[in-house]
Order: sequence, then structure tokens, then C-alpha cells
Amino acid sequence: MSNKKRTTIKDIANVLNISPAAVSKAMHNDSRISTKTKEAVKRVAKELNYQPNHLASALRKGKSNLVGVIVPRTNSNFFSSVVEQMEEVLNKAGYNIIITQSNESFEKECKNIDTLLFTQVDGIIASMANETVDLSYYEKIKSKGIPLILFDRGENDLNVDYVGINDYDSSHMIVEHLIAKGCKRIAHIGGYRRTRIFNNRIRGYIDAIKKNNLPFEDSLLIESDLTLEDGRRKMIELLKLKDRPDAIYIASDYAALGALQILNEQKIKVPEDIKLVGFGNEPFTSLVTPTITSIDQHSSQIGKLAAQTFLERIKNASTEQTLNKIILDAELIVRDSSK
Amino acid sequence: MSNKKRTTIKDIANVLNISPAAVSKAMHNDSRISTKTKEAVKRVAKELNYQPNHLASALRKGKSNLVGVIVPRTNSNFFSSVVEQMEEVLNKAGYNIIITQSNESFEKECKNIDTLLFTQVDGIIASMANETVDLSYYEKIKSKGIPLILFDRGENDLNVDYVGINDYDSSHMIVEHLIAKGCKRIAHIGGYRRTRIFNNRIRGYIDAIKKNNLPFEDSLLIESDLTLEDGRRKMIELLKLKDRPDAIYIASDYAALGALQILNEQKIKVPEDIKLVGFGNEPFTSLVTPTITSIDQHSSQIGKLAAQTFLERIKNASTEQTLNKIILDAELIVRDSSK
DNA sequence: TACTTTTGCTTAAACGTTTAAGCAAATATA
DNA sequence: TATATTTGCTTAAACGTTTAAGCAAAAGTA
Repeated sequence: MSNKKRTTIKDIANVLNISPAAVSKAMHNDSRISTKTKEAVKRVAKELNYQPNHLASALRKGKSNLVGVIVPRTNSNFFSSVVEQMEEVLNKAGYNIIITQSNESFEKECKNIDTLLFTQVDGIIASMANETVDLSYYEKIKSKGIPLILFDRGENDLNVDYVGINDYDSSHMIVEHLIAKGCKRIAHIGGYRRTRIFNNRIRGYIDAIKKNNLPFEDSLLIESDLTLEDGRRKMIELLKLKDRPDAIYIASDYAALGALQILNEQKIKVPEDIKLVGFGNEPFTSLVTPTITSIDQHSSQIGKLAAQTFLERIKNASTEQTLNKIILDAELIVRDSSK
Repeated sequence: MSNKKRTTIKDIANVLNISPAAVSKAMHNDSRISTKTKEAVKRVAKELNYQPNHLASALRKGKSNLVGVIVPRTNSNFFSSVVEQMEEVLNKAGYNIIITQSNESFEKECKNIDTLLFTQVDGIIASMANETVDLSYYEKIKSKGIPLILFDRGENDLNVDYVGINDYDSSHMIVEHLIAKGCKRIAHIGGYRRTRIFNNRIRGYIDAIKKNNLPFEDSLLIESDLTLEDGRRKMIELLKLKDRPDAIYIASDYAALGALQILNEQKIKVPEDIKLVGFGNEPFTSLVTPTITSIDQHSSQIGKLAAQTFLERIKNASTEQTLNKIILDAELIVRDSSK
């Protein structure tokens, strides 16, 4: 039943007794082709159910109109929403996207980069895995002259476009919010210092504490991998302190949820005894009891801007890639856990 | 700094003074090329940092080694986990995947199909949007002779491979579990009847109720779009009944969470007053209070099997596509909400 | 020694487009 | 009317592979 042979530009040319070149030009509305011919070509194309062969045109034109996207995981609301917006913008500009997940693994990330390069993508938009320290694979992308845009998890050293929120200021917002609520001993469960965004959150926390003349103690600042499980562990650690904190700012909603579970289990009242603030505004923050105060990262804005930045890069392919940061202000969403 | 020109097979051929054809064959370990030449080719390839041009080989061979994946959304744990496993299996077989999201929209799904066909994918693995009734776009895939594999949300009428769980039996498991816990009036908030999987869950619910000689009442069976918000609305409806149910089985964890919120807000004790069972085993079911009993759909198994089914189809390209269902047994995860 | 077979390559065409170059006819300009 | 410009196409090459067909030299066989 299925017409084994695809119809090509040549088939259309034969029907109309013109050259394949004329057909190609007609399809692209070339000004040197008469309207009459254009109409005829489009009519026959429809009749024969013609679908252009993307591979052939990509090969000839030297561009695939594909953009590779690398994210740590798609199952967080932040990343899936970022990707959704990217798709929106890029599809409109005639690009399609290939999504790959690194699962926070450096090794997988390298494989993904190779895969994308092999697939001849026209650009790569990525958010780095937590594990990643060695930047050589990202340098490889740059050395091939393929535009690279980073978002959320970036690295200054790569000297490429970056879109993200102001992590340093976000920490200030959180600390000052907690102070306004009367907190005096604010702890921070942060991410790994070597990850830029988490380092910024930590610096913001420390500076905000000092600026407001609160005690800064090493025991109140804990490094974590920010998974739910580690949030539980680190919360238990904090509760062991002789002088307990009255508020905890946690650099991820998942870890914050873990911490909240421990507090609930130990019948410590939130927010009465201890106030809690997370980061990321994941949907579950408004679903659990009590609801968790968090920072919204404007995921759709980030996706949109990253995509637009890529399109700009493509347009001005001549200009050298440089460190070009787009930093958005985040928004504090106050919920029950800090009221 | 960046070597503008990519190295091609021709460059390698020039260095070694052999033909491009010989280089190509050497790279593919053709038996008619001497080991000496093969080694030389591979050495020079490495030296010149050769990366094969995927577009060219895809064009020539008539296959892209790309598989398109269509999911309603990537941000549920189920779909992201399914996709992760697919990637695992397909990458090993030399395929890469392009992920697209339909956002449960029929229109977006059609666009995605066009996009994937345009990108010349070698196959499509899809889970249908809730909205989708018109199957013509899926027929289009079939008519082009491109393998189509459906998972989770499928349609018998398409007569293609399908991988999913046994929804009918799952409903039986749930109803019988609730009966064992002493429930006598079990309500069901189900999905739309026209969606096959939800219809099966509804049929399973009805049959299990009747089989166990419980009263089946129309008022206890409610159709819903299964979002969190609608879960709240439908729960409120159920609570208005003069004769309240003592257990509620909800065909999605999200809607179950909405229902739980209402019960918590109205101080109705779960599981003491009303028992609750969800569907999907989303991570948050074990995070909320009380934790929610749910059905695990073996997402990684489904991803793996769907990918393998595709590979089988490719291998036996000759055979006509037929309705070929792989049905897995789901697993009931009992948590606090039904204890 | 004379043949067949195997080995190790080369040649050339093909995949389906796009595009630079060119050319004849139609139209505009002087 | 003669010349310049524009219009509407065609020709042919190119993008980087793969592969069928072929051929000479080497190795095997009788």
C-alpha cells in the first residue's frame, strides 16, 4: 500500500517539464521564478505529497537546523519548562531541538556532546552537570566554531553566552526576608562550592548575614549534594547543634523537602519553631504541608532568552564568542514555611 | 584559531595517497582492505581529528539513525524515566533520539509529527496526548512506512506495536486491596472514557466492584481531566454525597494529591475516615502527608521494551505492522493513605 | 606452466538538495 | 533602432558519504 519511493524535487520537475533547480527555487520563492511557475510547482508538490529531504538540504547548505540541548534531567519542572520555551522560540525560527539528559554525570555529558556534534547540530544550549569540572568537551564545541550557550549551570571560564538568575542577590532576598520575620540564627544548606551558582548563593548568604550583623558560624553553613536524602541527613546534623538555628535556607527545593520531613517527623513546628526557605519553586513546594517558601527562577524567561541568544549568535556568526551574561532577578515566593 | 574546514574522508585519502572509497571501507572494517591500510587510515583520522559527517552518510544510506519520541510532557517522573531507558537502549544500537513534547495538545502533537518526519527519523515512539481522537497524523507515519511504536497511551485502531501496563487488572488490584482493608463504598475518579487506558481502568473498577458484590452507583464514578485542580473539584463533589464513600481510587497521582489536599483542609482523616489510592507512583506520593498508596507502572521496563520493539521492527522491516501488544503487570505500592 | 580465486584497491555513480554561472528572450532605456 | 537591463529559466557542480562494478596483482590450484 505504501508508496515505497519518496517524491523528490526531480519528480516535480519531470511533471512540469522544468529543471529541478527551478523547482527548488520556486519552493523558496526565488524572485527570478515567475509566479505562474511557482504556483504550478506548489500545486504539483501538494498533489505528489512532496516532503523535502532535510538531510540533503542540510548537507548541501552545511547546516542542519538542529539545536542540541543538554540538561541534567528533564523531570524537574525548571528544566522541562525551560526546554518548552526554547522549543517555542526555536521552532518559529525553523530550528528543531534534540534534548539529551546528562543525569548529572560528567561521563554521560561528554557522550551527549559527542552525539550532538556527530549529529551536526548548528548549536548547543546546555546546563552543566554538577559533577563537571573538566571543561575540555565544552572547549571542543567552541573549537569547532559551533555556538554554545549555557544557562543556569554555567562557567565563566568558557567565555560564552550565559543566561541565569542572580544567585547572589537571591540569597540576600532570602536572608533579609527571614530577618524581617524575626530570625536571628539563620543556617544555610548549600550546594557544592565548586559549582558557580551554588558558590554564589553561599557568598550571598555569608555577605547578607554579615551585612545585617548576625553571627556567622561555620557550623551553620553546610555543603550538600542537595538531594532529598541529603537534605534529611543535613537537617539531622543541624538539629544536633547545642544552639539550634531558628531558620534554614536550603539551596534546593528537593533538599528542603527532605529537611521538612525530618522537622515534621520530630514534631518541630514550621514555621513557629524553625522557618524554612527552599530554592527553585518546584510545584510540590505548594503541595506539601506546610507549603514551602521558595525562589522562582523564571524558567520560561530563561528558556526564551537562551534560545534568542542562540539565534543572535547564528545571525552574527562572524563575531568571536565572548563572556556575555544575561542575569535575571529572581522572585521570592513567600509561603507558610516562613510566615 | 578554529580550523574552519572540517576534515573529510577525502583529506585522509590525500594524505595516504589512496582513494576516498578505500578510506570509507577502512573505517568500516571492510574485509577487502588490508590491516595495514586500516591502521594507517585510523591513525591519520585521529591525527586530523576526523569526525564523520552524519548527514552525508545518512543521505547516502537512506537512514538517519534518529528516533523521534513524542511524550505529553517530560516533567513527570514516568515519562522522563521511560525516555531515559529508551536512550540507553537506542544509543547502544547506534541511534540517537529526538524528544518532543505535545503538552497534551492535539495540535502540538501534529506539529511534532511533521517535524519528526521532516527530520527523517527512522522511527517514532509515542505516547498520545489526552486530546487526540483523530488518528490521521499517526496514519501518515504508517503510510510512509516508518515504524511506529506506542506506549502507555495507545490506540488499538492504529494496529501498531504497543507497550503498556495492564490497566484493567490494576484496577482489580486496587479495589481488592481496599476491600481487604474493610472498605464498602469505593468511589473512582477516572480519566476520560475515550482514552483507552482510562477506559480500561474504569472497566476494571466496575467489574471488580460487581465481582465482589459491592454496590455500584453512578454517583461514585466520576470522569475528570485528572489534573491536581480537577482532583480538588471532584473530591468536593464526592464529599457532598449524602452517603459518603469510605475509599477513593483516583486514576492519577496528581488528581489524588488534589483530593488529599481537600481532605486535609476539611480535617477528614486519611486513612481513618476515607482511604485513598492514586496511580503512577510519582515521587511526591511518598513525600506528602499522609503518603499515598499508588500503582507503579514500571517506567524503565516500558522504555526499554519500547526501544527494543523498535529495533526489532527495523531488523524485520519486511513484515507488515500489526497490533502487537506487550502488557506488563503493574505493582501496587501500599502507603499510609490506605493502611 | 596455465588457470582460477582471492586480495586490495580504484572508478564512478548515487543520495536529494542548493547555488553559482550562464544564456536566451523579453523588456526597458537612450 | 541599438544597446542595456531584467526576467526566467537551465546547466553543472557541489555537499561528504557509500557502494556496485571492475581491474590488476598476488596467491592458490591443477
